[in-house]
Amino acid sequence: MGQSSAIKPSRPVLCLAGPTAVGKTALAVELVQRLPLQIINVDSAQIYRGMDIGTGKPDQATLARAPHRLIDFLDPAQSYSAASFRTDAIREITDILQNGKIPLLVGGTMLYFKALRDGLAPLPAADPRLRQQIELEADQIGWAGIHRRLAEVDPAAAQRIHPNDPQRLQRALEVYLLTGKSLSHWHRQQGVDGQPPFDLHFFSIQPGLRSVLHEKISKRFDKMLKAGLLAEVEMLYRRPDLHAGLPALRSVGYRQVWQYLGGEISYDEMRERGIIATRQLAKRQITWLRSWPNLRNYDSDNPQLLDQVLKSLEAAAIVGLSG
RNA sequence: GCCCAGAUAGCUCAGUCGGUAGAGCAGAGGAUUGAAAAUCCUCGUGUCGGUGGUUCGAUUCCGCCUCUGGGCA
Repeated sequence: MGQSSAIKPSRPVLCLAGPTAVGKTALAVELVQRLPLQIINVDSAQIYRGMDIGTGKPDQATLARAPHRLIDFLDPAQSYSAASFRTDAIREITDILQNGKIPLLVGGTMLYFKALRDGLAPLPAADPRLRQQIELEADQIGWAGIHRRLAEVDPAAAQRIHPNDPQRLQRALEVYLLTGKSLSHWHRQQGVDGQPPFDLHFFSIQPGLRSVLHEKISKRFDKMLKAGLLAEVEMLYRRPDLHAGLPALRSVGYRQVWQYLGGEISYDEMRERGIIATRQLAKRQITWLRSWPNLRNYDSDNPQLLDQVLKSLEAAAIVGLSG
């Protein structure tokens, strides 16, 4: 965005973000049918195979009309990461540009967008065995104990990370144990050279009223239930290699249905909590968006939304008009 | 109709031996570097059902009324 230099050739990449349930996919499908675009998915749940209904993944017919990359390619037993996304996305973007098309990244996983835009520090990948070790230790001394331990090797990180935040404490200690240097040290190594040579153009769609979003969310969750969400999760539930602790199954909707299938909560509670979790997800996404630099936002409820976005893209000369 | 138990934050409830009240959830705001649809932080004034009485003072005690459960008829 702002870092375009005079010599850098124009390599436009469109990024469409927004909270869940506002119609990002629908808009993207319309755009891709009118402009020389190719879609890349930026949704950390839609990457998983066998998780279709609950992730709001476009159906087969839609995917045939508007092909998506980085969607539906990973087994739910696997975990993915912002770093993997960045690598994969750069590869796909480059490929699309080489074919003379413009990439359209669509999704609500804001950390992925950020990783693509700003790059990441040169950190080691997650180490499942070490993480398990740290968890065992946390069982003994508590996460507050892990926090104290982190404070000895990485005071800056310990100050930044709250003692109640197990995920970040674990990661910070993991990085230290893996590399012998602190997470903070590695963060300092991160330079601007990590930024990819693309012109990222961010725009978002958001509803004017929060209440409208909430209404859409509960309706959509009921629609998912009607469409067979229970059966979909049951299929995963039956697999002996899957469990509630996996990233895929901690995602909104799946977690609650999983608990229902395990007899932990009633059907009504499952529905209620699923809807609540979706609302809370949307809120976090909106928080990201509020401070996102150079973001053009459009009202998702405006009937002229498509025309507005098309005009805006033309005006910005982002897309060489051809159709 | 009678008896009993309730009526307190949007919801579920705690509490005040009489000095106008606080948890969980929801909601709002924020953080966010290999789990991110994750993980975490901050934010709690509401005719304490209505009305009379006792009292310096009532959400708290007493009477009546209304409503909601449950029981007996």
